[in-house]
Amino acid sequence: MENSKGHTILLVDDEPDILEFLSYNIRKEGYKVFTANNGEEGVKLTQQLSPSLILLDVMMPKMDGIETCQIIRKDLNITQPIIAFLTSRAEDYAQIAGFEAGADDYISKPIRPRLLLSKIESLLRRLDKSHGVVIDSDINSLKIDREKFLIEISGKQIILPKKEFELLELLASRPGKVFNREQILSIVWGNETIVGERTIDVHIRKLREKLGDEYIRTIKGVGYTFNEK
Amino acid sequence: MENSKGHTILLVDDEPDILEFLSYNIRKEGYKVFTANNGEEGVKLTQQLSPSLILLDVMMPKMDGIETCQIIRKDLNITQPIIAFLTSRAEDYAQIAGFEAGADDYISKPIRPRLLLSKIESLLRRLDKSHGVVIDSDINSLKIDREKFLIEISGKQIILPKKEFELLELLASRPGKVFNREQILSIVWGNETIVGERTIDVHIRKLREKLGDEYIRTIKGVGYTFNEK
DNA sequence: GTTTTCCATGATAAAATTATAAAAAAGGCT
DNA sequence: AGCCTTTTTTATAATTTTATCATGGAAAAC
Repeated sequence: MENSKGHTILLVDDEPDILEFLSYNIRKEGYKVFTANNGEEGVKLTQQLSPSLILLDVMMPKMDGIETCQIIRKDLNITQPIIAFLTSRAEDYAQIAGFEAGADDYISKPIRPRLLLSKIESLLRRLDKSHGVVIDSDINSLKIDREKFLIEISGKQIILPKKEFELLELLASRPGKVFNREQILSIVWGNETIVGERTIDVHIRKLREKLGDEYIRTIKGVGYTFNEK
Repeated sequence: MENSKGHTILLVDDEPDILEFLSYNIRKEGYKVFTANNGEEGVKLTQQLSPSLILLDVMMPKMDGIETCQIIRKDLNITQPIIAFLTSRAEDYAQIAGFEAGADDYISKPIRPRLLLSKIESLLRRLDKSHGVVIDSDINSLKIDREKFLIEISGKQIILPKKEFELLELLASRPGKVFNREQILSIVWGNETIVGERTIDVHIRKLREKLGDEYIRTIKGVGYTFNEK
């Protein structure tokens, strides 16, 4: 298994000097580094490389970082890579817009190599940890592999659509804990999106159809829970 | 001034801008707000302030939110404050680990002030209702698990409907204290709702059916109490 | 000892909540 | 464009929870 340093990092900035400075420092730590001079190139490379992390300059001519981020997240619907913005203090107004576009973090200029690297490590640590959920018990065994978007239930492998997968993953992450609808909505759907009252039910039903009824239990008036035993 | 707004809230985020944005909005509502720039500081302030609520950014350099949460909950064994994570949608892989670390809820970015405040209120309301009750004595042992919405009575686990659960939780929160009908109504049912005279009796009866008669005692003309021993 | 008040109980009605099916809408893919 | 999949909405059924009511009995007041 690749270690934490085996990740691919994509840098997008219109300043060649900054690109060089960053790539030198990051590459030194053992990461695979690729660079793009503008947003378009950044998008293209993202599709080709599927990097673990994208460092994106906010201020760029033509297509700025926020647009680029939006295209990657919303248009291409690529959620795997972590996207962090490079921004100078004066640009902090961009932060709110940035998060809405799907940014994970901000790194403000001037950039200190030490701090940058520790941020990169912390951002990537999450990725490494998140290889899946495994639940084992007497009656049911469930493996959730979020890299392959695949679950294995007592030997059978099932591919679930995104929403169903995320919903199951959430519930199974804490068997026994009751998640109420509000929590489910804000975590699986996000605070931005507004969906109707019965949407969760339908996804629960589809999960039950595919997994069997014994996994997810309804606590009426409260929420849903993944059965412990 | 000791209304529901008298609570202390601790914000932990490495981005000064976000800290300012959040603290401004929360402070405006009358809460006491403190801030920390990193996990270590967050832990330290938690020990000193014992805040009611901690809003913790997931992504932070060096020590991230999940580690911070873990230290507070597992190492220091501090269970009082409610811990909610601030996270962006794209970080959903982190959310799984978060609940295991002892998080109570997630608030996903982008954060809209209105929604944030209503979430804060609902989280604090939970605190007032006690986070979990354990009663141990010679005759009876009772565990009330709010997270799992489940009670355990001398080994047996029982799932109670919402109202019954809340009624039991109230009575058991202060064994020996006699709650009169007015108090019970205003806490379990809320001041707005008006229900008939005999409603409480019926719920008490159902609880006694499920738990046994020895737990809840009637004080005629006054109210009900949870038996101490 | 009788009256009065208050609560317990079971049956029943009402309300709230969720399940289900089917269709529409929104994306994806070739 | 056309076809397939996923997601959301809508409408209705089923279920569970909650509230009400009527009755009888026990305790308290007289």
